[in-house]
Order: sequence, then C-alpha cells, then structure tokens
Amino acid sequence: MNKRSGETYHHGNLHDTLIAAAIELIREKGPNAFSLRELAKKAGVSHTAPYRHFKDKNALLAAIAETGFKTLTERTRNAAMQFEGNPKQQLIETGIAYVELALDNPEITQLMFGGFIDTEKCPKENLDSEADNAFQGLVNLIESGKQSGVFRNEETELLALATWSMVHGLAMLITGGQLCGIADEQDQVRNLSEKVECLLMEGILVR
Amino acid sequence: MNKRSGETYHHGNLHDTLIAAAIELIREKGPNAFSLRELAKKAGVSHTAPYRHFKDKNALLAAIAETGFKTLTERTRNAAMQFEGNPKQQLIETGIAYVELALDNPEITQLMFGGFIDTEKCPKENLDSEADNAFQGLVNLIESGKQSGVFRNEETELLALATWSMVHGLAMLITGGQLCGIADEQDQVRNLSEKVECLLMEGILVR
DNA sequence: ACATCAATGTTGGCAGTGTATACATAGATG
DNA sequence: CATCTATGTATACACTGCCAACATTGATGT
Repeated sequence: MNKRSGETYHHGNLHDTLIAAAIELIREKGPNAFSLRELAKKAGVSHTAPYRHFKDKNALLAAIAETGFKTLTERTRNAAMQFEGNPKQQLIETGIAYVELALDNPEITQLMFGGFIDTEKCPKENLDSEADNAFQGLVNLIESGKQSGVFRNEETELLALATWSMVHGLAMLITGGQLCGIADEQDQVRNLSEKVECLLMEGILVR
Repeated sequence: MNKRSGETYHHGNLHDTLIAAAIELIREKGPNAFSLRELAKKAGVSHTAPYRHFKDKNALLAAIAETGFKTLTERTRNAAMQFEGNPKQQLIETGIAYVELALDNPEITQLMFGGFIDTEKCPKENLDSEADNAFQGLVNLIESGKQSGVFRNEETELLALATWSMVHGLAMLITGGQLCGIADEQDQVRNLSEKVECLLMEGILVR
C-alpha cells in the first residue's frame, strides 16, 4: 500500500538520498548526533530501510567520508591545475583549497579525520585509497617542483608530509573551533592559509 | 545497605574515579563508543550516580578534554624549559612533545580536537582557557626567539599559528591513522616531528 | 548529643537508538 | 505470466541518556 498516492513502495534511489540527507543532518547536528531512524524519517522511509544499502551506521558514515575525500582530491587537483608550471603557486593554492573546503564543511571534515569511523569494523580500503589519492597529488606536485629546482632537494615524502601537516593542522584547528574570531570567515582563511604556507616555504629562521 | 561489607554507600571520590575510568574506556573503544552506564558499572556504582558529578555525558567528556589540555600545556612547557635560552631547540622540543603526547593518547587527542564535545551545551570557558594556555606558551617562546634575533620579524601570532598548525596537523594525521606504517612508533614520530619542524624553520624553497 | 540538611547514592521508568528477524512488495528475468 | 531477487516494512530486543522519586550519610549548628 502506498503511504500517499504518487509515492511508490520502492524509493528508487534510496542509497544516494540517504547519503545526501545524512550530510544535511551532520551539517546541522555534527557527525556524532544524528540517528539512523531520524535519517530514515527524513528520507520518508521505514527505520530499517537504510540497512538494505549500508551494513550499519558505521558503513554509512564511511561512505560519506569517502565522498568527502573524493571532493578533496578533486578540489585540490583543480586548484593545482590552474597554475601548471608554477609549483610554488600550485602548492599555495592547493593548501588554500584544502583549508577552504574544511571551512565550508567543518562537520564532514571532522567525520573524515576525527576518528568517528571505526576503521576496524569496515573494509576501509576505499577510504584509505581515496585519502592516498589526495596525498599522491601533493607528492607529484612536490616532485615536479624539485625537478624544476624550486623546492629543496630533500626527500619528497618528507616535504609532502610537512606541507600536508601544515595545511591539515590549520584546517583542523579551524573546524575544531580553536581559531574562533581569528579564522572563521572565508577571506581571513584564504589570507591566513597563504601566509602560513609562505612561511613554510621561506622558513621562519632569520638568515 | 552495603553491597559488600567493607564498601560504603558513599563512594568517597567518585568524581575522579569516573574520569579515570572513562579515560580507560575511551582508550579501549574510542571517544564515541562508551556509555555512561558501562562507566558506572566499571566504577561499581549505580547507573545514575555519575549525574551527581556531571550534568550530562557531554560535561564528562569536556572534563576529560580539560585534563588533556592541562597535560598538554604541562608537557610542552617542560619540554621548552629544558632548553631555556635556545629558542630554536625549544620550538623543536615543544613540537616533539606535542606530537608524542598525541601518539600516546590518540583517542583523548581526538576527543580534545575532533568535535566530540558539543561546545554549545557546556560552558566551554574552561576548555578554551586551557587550550589558550597551551597556545600562549608557544607565543611567548616565539616572541623571545624574535627578540634574540633567531626568528624572523614577522607577526608573532602568525609565526605561532604556523608552528602550531604544523605540529597539530602532524599529530592529527597520526591519531587519525593517516600515517599508518610511516609514523606509529615512538622513535619514528620523534624523528619525523623534528625533521618536519626543521623544514618549517629552514623553509622548503631553494635559496 | 542530637536534629537537620545538603551531598551523594539507588531504584524505576521513559523515549529513543542500533540492529536482527520475519514478512511484503514490486521491478527484472526467464 | 510465473518466479526470483532487490528493496522496503513491521516487530522485537537489548541498550542508551536522562529524569523523578526515594535512601543514606557525613557535616553542621545548637
């Protein structure tokens, strides 16, 4: 029996609908504080329907995190592409993109990196490989910068880790609310990201 | 009536016992996945006794995070004190202490920074002021380094933010499992922290 | 010494949660 | 058109956070 005329028994695209609705809920209430039942209601479906598409709540969270990693790689790659041949600027823009994405999606960022997902319960290979994609882009960027003589001839992995840590740390401090008032508006964040990355490039020691 | 002879109706120090037991549980199961009832049982007390000491679960988590921030300021300050008069080394050791603490207490670190605590529901002033203490130590360190001509004459807050971000990012990547295999042992982490911070000091650009 | 009180503990209950199981429906396939 | 399988529902259970009512006891003032 239909619940209303016009609605069908089968939803049609519940998988994606659930993810989209869950992202909305997470935005409103944080990654911690939303329930599958609430989500099901929001999607207009019985409270066990989600289990046909996700093994459990953890799996749903993992799927959302995965989309987060995908857009992260996408955005940072786009940022880098706009300054092909200029590794220094590429690095700066990549970092800005990273931090801006975090600012726009603080709860999702926390979901991705904050330990909300039990990685022992889910395969996690997808998650890891997506995260690796983002990191690999950075590695390539550094490598090409080294070869064109812009970056120092240190171990590439180390340079990549340093730049990643810097940008990631800034992003996490912002999403965690540690920089309230200092960096919660878009232009402040752009500005800070750039300055901080320039510091990393130039060094903070007097020469 | 006593539950056993020798045990008293009043626990005596339930507040601290709860915090200690909660930390243990969080270590085992993550900051997300422990229940107040489980905690109460572990402390040998009825399932509502914790409410005499903490307004709700969130308040308990906040109290735990607060202890985390306290030991963070303590450890980093100690690290800096051992190299008084040598700002460069102070900065390096402070960073190492920060990251090592995170490595030793990944779940607590996630609790502190990961967005598990609803800051709208609890006063949070305590939390913030503790976090500020840690940051202030860094600011002082940078300031003295600038005055002795070791660090560049950039805005102090900016230099502090850059170093904090770097170290914090590394710490969060480690606790989030993003650096599995690269940095999960104590000596690897010490080594990486140092190298990464040296990069920040020297810069990554060719001169 | 004793009554009183506030702090601290317990019992019981409620609505809400994740998830397992059994059943219902309908789109796809032969 | 019969059948299968993917997808959705109904029901049930143990567990959760938290509230309200009651119990115990160490501290306090007289």
